Amino acid sequence: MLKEERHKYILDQVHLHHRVLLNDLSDSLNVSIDTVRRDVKELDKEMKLKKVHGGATSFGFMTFTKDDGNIYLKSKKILIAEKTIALLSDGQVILMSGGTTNMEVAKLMPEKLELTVFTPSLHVAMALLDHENVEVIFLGGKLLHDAKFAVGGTVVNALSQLRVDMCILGTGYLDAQYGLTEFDWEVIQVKQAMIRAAKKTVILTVSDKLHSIQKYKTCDMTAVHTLVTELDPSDPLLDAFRPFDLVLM
Amino acid sequence: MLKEERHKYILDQVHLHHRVLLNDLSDSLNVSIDTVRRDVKELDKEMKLKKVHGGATSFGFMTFTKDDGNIYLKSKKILIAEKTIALLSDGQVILMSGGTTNMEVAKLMPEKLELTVFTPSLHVAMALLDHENVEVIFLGGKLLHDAKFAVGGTVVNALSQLRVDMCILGTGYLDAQYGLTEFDWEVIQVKQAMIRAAKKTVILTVSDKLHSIQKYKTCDMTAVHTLVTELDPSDPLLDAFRPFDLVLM
DNA sequence: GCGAAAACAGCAAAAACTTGCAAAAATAAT
DNA sequence: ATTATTTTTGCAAGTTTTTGCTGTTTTCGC
Repeated sequence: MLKEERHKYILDQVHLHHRVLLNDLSDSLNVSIDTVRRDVKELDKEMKLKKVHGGATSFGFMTFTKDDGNIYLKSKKILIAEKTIALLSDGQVILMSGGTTNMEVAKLMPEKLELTVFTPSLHVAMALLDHENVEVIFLGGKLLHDAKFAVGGTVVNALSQLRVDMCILGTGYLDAQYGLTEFDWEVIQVKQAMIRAAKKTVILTVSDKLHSIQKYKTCDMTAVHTLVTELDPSDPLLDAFRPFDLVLM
Repeated sequence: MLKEERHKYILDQVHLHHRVLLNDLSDSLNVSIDTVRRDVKELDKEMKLKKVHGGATSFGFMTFTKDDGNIYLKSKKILIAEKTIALLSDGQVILMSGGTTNMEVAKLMPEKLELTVFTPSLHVAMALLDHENVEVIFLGGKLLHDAKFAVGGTVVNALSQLRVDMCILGTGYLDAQYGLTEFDWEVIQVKQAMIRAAKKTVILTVSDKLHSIQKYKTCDMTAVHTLVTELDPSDPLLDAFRPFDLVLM
């Protein structure tokens, strides 16, 4: 394995998890701890990361921003958000789930766009409230501590009384065969209700999550109308999804 | 676990709750109390927080001396929040409105207190979600852009189906004669519904807002069970409220 | 004041870091 | 193709840092 490859891997890990342990790196790269130590020392000297006792951290680590410091991943999400926003138009009533990709959509939304947005996500609601022309309606219910997302009968019930133009579902795990999956049963219930309440279902996902499967199933690919990734629509990575009757963006 | 991670966690906790106990930190970080002690000592030396007997506080937390309006007002609110928290006990189901004083209550809530809290305030909900033992249920509805507060029929309707132990109303404007008043009609509707849904109504207000009146009326003083201010209950400024059948704190 | 809780100091084991060095690999030169 | 040179890598010995534990001293609430 080339040194350059190791360096890239290390930086990816640091950006993804905000921190790495030298032991883990040595383990997954199949090189001695000394080599990893030297690699990290170099990257530290190049100011690409911060070396600390026992491992390394990303630079933004100590800041209190909610963003993950992964600039690669972030720029992918911004790409996706921009494509998604192109689907929106004045006067629409839409549903938005949670997740970091949807957060980017909420943040990047044009100031003059007039929308009505229903959402069960605290963070998305908060971000949308910065836009004067967006009417935000929170779908109340029991909040999940980690995801800051409302779940339960109240949410599902409120959704059953809606018929909106579009439903934008962030992340989740996607596979052409198994469809959309999640690891939280309560979240599934809400997302299914969101899909039922919308005329069109738009899925946002970074290509990393294509072909990954979780425990519980939200819906089949047939329920999806539009799939937005950061890739070019003609990318071969998306071939598996072409048989379905959906728009790739 | 990396030392830097512990430091970040500690600082997050301090900023979030204004103070932390070394015991709690040692517990949630799964390290000995000595390690936490050393961590806090370092952070104190770096002026990132203030070490105190048994724990640490954020800077500005105990600065009652500063006559700079803001900090002074803030510590008044912290005083009120502490008195309010003394009213709470495990297993209670309560309602909390929005406002900065209620935010302090949410932040300073003891980590082990087991509560169920209904709230139409985004900020309060967010702050409460950091407490593992608090179940947070958001009262969904149309969100006000400035107050980040849910209003409208959905909220009032959901409240009409509740019967909770206590309702904690932040600020508002208070006058012995005219009772509780507000400047936003939609907020009134929600607060009235909150009062109806609770067995006891607790009003939090800094003494500056006593004897001030706004356009719309939420309720009479007779509907109030407890009035919490930063003043000593025997303070003559509170004399006007003594004729009513309420507890002064 | 008194007793309990917290802070401190010193110590020892474990983990992590440094340094020097030699083998291995890659690159350059003949 | 072979040799020489440089770089990279792994190892071992020694040093430093970290961490939990032991008493002892200090602090705080009553």
